Amino acid sequence: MPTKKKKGGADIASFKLPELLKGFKDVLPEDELYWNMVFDTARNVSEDYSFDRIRLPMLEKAALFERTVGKGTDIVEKEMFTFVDKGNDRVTLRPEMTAQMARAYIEHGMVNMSQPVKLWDIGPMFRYDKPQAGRYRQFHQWDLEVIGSDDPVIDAQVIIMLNSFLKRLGLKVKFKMNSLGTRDIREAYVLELVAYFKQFRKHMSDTDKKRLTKNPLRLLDSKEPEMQECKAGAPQLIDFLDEKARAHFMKTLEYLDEMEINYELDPFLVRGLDYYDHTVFEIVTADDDEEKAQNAIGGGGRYDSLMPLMGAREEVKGAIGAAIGIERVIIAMKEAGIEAKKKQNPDVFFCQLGDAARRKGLHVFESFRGTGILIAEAFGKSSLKAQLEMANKKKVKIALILGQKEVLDGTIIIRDMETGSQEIVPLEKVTSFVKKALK
RNA sequence: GUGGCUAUGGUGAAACGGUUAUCACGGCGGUUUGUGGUACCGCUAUUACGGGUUCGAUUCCCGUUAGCCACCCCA
Repeated sequence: MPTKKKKGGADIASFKLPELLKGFKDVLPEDELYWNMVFDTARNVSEDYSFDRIRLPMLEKAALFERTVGKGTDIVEKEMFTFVDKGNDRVTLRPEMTAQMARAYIEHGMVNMSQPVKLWDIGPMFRYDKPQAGRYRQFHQWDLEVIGSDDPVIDAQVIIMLNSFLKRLGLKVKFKMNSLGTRDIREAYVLELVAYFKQFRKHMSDTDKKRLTKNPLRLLDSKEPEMQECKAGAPQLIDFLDEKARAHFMKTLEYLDEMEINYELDPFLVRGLDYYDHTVFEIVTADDDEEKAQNAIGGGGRYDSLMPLMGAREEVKGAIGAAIGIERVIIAMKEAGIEAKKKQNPDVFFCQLGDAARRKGLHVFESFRGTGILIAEAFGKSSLKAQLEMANKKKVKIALILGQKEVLDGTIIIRDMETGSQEIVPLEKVTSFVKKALK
């Protein structure tokens, strides 16, 4: 913790400098260009595919996530920011958006809208994790949900859409695909899986042993070196799919082939939230051969059985959703050497000398509003030298100089910053003269 | 929650255990107060915190805290 001792302060021996909460980040102005670009692209893509914006709150009843994400999951078990508010409600800062989307759909009777309902939102999520590269306690997601259809073409469309988004940002990505079937299928499969893995029990790490009893599916995800061999011989969920589930998955993949989406099957892909059925996927950057730690920049899947579980009417056929991690997208962009569009440079810099000029100058500065000319200033500085220095640093084409003399004469100096030549023009016509000079 | 590494100014770095902790960049101010890009000058750090070893600690040791990285999990 950075501490500073106050110079010569007899009373205060030391005091703590203010600092960020662990795992939280300020997005500094230097990164704003990236954030803008990603947010703008997310909005544009959402609109291109006729998704409607919904703005969800950051706080919900804790039970919403506990029920949907799953009691046994890490997210619920140890990563939620849950607390009791003044009204004695247990509330949670959202760790993800899907549950909220489903809640909003049901609560606002969206079953009465034309189906499927396509919604999007973007904003901060909270997970009480140990911070690490690309992982923060507050992070941002762009979230898409399509509720009210179980057609595999929807699965494909969501993926096509994500692909389009990432392509627009200049990223090359790969989709890892798998199908988790239905709840019944998974139950049957897990029995086999546990039976298979039990023979390797002695060689397993403690975490893997825990997984064997608690969440056997996650064993497939294990990165322990000894597990890789065992995994290779493990029964695969794909082989347990019934005809319907298999057809759904195959159809989805067909559409992806049709659109030449870069994907690969990953029979070991299982996701850390309980509500998924059928199609699940994760997005990784394509040129990464090595499995890096936090390489997933997004993911999602279908959650048909969640809707009735939450109380949706039977006619709600199914739903699928996806989320992209904004921070990870930006990290990937930087790694790929993609530069964000530069902010527009100001064309003009306004300099003032003396109090009268400063007062008049406030008006002059305002007169540029709506002209389309970007003008910068440094009213806080008084020496002309310092102001021109700044004008130079900002790389403006022309500087305006208003001094005592000019105020009295009703004129202003237009200085060409490249050639150094100056022109004295009437103050009332300054904007039109500047417009001319910029041509 | 488990493990590894690191901690010097706004930033990046330097300093065999021995003077007022060095350099660069940035920032602010100045070079007789009305003219930029160059130059010069000044200011910009009780070396994360606490303790120990020592005549002497930025340097060695311990603890705390924080950061980074990996596991777990995920975005």
